[in-house]
Amino acid sequence: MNINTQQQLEAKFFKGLADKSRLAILEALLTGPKTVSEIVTATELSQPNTSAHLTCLLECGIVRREKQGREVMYQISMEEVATIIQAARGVLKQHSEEIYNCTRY
Amino acid sequence: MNINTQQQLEAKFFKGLADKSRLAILEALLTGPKTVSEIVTATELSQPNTSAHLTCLLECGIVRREKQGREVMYQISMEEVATIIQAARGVLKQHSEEIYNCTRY
DNA sequence: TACACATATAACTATATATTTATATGAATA
DNA sequence: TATTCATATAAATATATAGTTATATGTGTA
Repeated sequence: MNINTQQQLEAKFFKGLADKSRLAILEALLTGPKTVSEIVTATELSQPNTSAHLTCLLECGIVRREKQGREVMYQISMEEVATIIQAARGVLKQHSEEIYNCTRY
Repeated sequence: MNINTQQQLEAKFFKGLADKSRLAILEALLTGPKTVSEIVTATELSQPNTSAHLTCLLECGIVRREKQGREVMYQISMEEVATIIQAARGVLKQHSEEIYNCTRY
């Protein structure tokens, strides 16, 4: 595996976190496992949109799921994610203004 | 600042890292300050593309720059970035296969 | 001053991604 | 079994972002 592929994988991992809707979902899951409905309520995203993002997070291993009757429980499966989100919050304490003003993305 | 804005800022921060070209640039800068030309050489990106990404990273406070004659030196200004990239590498040790197979983004 | 060099920007194109609306699937229950 | 509930998926649209080519800007130097 060359260095370029390694960087593509790293980029892909960060993309999992680089979306406000997915972060809202992950934040909801930081307090513990939740069903899709509970996540929909917590995040105020539409059900299909929530579902799509969850599938996305599932595929790249950030969350895992478990069927329980007709409900599906999701939970964070990558412990490091909590740490990394915390680190980002630390960065925002210092740099929120620059990031706020950044117009590129 | 409501929680939604906070999450948008977090997402914006992660977007800085969620691109293979920007990660290549940051990796080049992890070993120390470099001019744009040096970064172009190290990353094999085109000069205008490199410049655009650098402006992007500059705007959101991840790097800073300093003019030196007709050259411009860039360096990482957010120490936490190195730590966060390291954390991502740790995650990849466990989850590279899932992330590799993830087709959503 | 004219030219060469380093970097930035603009216009354009291509592509990736998020979101919505509508619908399918599968499980519980009346 | 028909219906309702929970979730997933598909199709369509909208938007955001990356990358290229061409050019502008500013600085050093012949």
